[in-house]
Amino acid sequence: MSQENNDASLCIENQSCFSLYSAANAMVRSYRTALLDLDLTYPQYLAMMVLWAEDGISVKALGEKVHMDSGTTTPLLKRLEGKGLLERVRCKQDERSCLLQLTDEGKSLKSRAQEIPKSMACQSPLTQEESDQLKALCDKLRLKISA
Amino acid sequence: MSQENNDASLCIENQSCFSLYSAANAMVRSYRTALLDLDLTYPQYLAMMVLWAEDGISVKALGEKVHMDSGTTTPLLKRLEGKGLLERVRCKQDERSCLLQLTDEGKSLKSRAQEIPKSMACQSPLTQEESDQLKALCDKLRLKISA
DNA sequence: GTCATTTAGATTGCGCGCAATATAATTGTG
DNA sequence: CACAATTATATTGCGCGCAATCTAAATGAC
Repeated sequence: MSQENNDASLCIENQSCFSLYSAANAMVRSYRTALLDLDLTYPQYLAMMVLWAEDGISVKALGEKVHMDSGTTTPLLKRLEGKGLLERVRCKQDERSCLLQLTDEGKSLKSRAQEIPKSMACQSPLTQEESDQLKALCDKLRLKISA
Repeated sequence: MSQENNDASLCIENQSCFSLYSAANAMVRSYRTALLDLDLTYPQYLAMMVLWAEDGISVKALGEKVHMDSGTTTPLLKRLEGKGLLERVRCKQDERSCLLQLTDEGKSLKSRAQEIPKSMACQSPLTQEESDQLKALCDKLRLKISA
C-alpha cells in the first residue's frame, strides 16, 4: 500500500496502538450525542456511574476506579458539583480526604441514564462475544503496561 | 461485587467501552517515555509516521489518515513546524490547500524512530495474535460507529 | 460572468489527561 | 513530643480532541 515506505513497522495502518487510539476517540465521540440529554461528558458519566454504584466514596477511591489522577478528577468533580449533581465534603476522620455525596438531582439522574447502555449496545457494531473479547484484551493491555 | 447497584448495566467494570477508553489512555501514557527522546507526543508521532511514509501530502490528507479534524491538526502541525521538523506551504494549484514538507531534520528523525515500534512491541503484554485481534476489533468498531 | 455552494484550513472555547509541583493533614520514628 | 516521611487533594501548565464558527479559495449553476 505504501509507496515510499519499504518497511512496514513505522506505518500507522499496521499498528494496533493506532487502532486502539482511534477507536477510543470514536467511541467517546459517539457517546456525546447520547449524553447530551444528561448534560454529561463521557468522563463525567464514568464518575457518575461510580457514584451511582457507591455513593459517598472519597475522591481517591473514585480516581482509582476510573483510572484518573487528581489533576483530572479535581476539576471534573468541581464541574459536577457546579451542575448540582454532587457535593464534596471533607471527611471528619481524615481532613485530607474528600467525600463525594450525590445530591437528589445527582441520584435522580441515574434513572434517565439507564437508557445510555441500552442505546449504545444497540448501535454497537460488535456482537456481545466480540465486545467481551475486546474488553478482555483491553483490560489485559492496561493492567500490564500500567504495572 | 457492587453492593448498592442491583443492575449491572451502569457499572463501569462491566463496560467494554470503559476498558477501551482506559487502555487507550494507558497506551498513550506508556508511549510518552519512549517518545521523550524524540521530543514528540503520541499524536505528533502519528503525524510524523504519516509524513515519513508519504512526504508532501496536504493537511487534509494527513488529517484523514490520522482521523483528526483541522481543530486538532492545525495547532499540532504548527508545533511540529516550530520544532523545525516540517514546513507548511500553500499549494500553487489550489491556494486553499496546505502541503506538508519534511525538513532534513524531520526526515532524519525517522531513523531514530525505528526503535519505537520495536521497544513498544517488546514491552507489550499481548501476543502478536492478540494484538492483531485487538486491531481488528478496534478497526471494526471505529469504522462502523463513525459511519 | 454572477452568485450560491462547496471545500480547505484556521480560530475559539471548553474539557479532559497528566506530569510536576504545592499544601495541608496524618502517620511513623526515635 | 519533635520531625521526617507519607498521604489526599489541589494547582499549574501544556497538548490534545472536537464542536462551532470563520475566512478565503475553488467550483457549480444559470
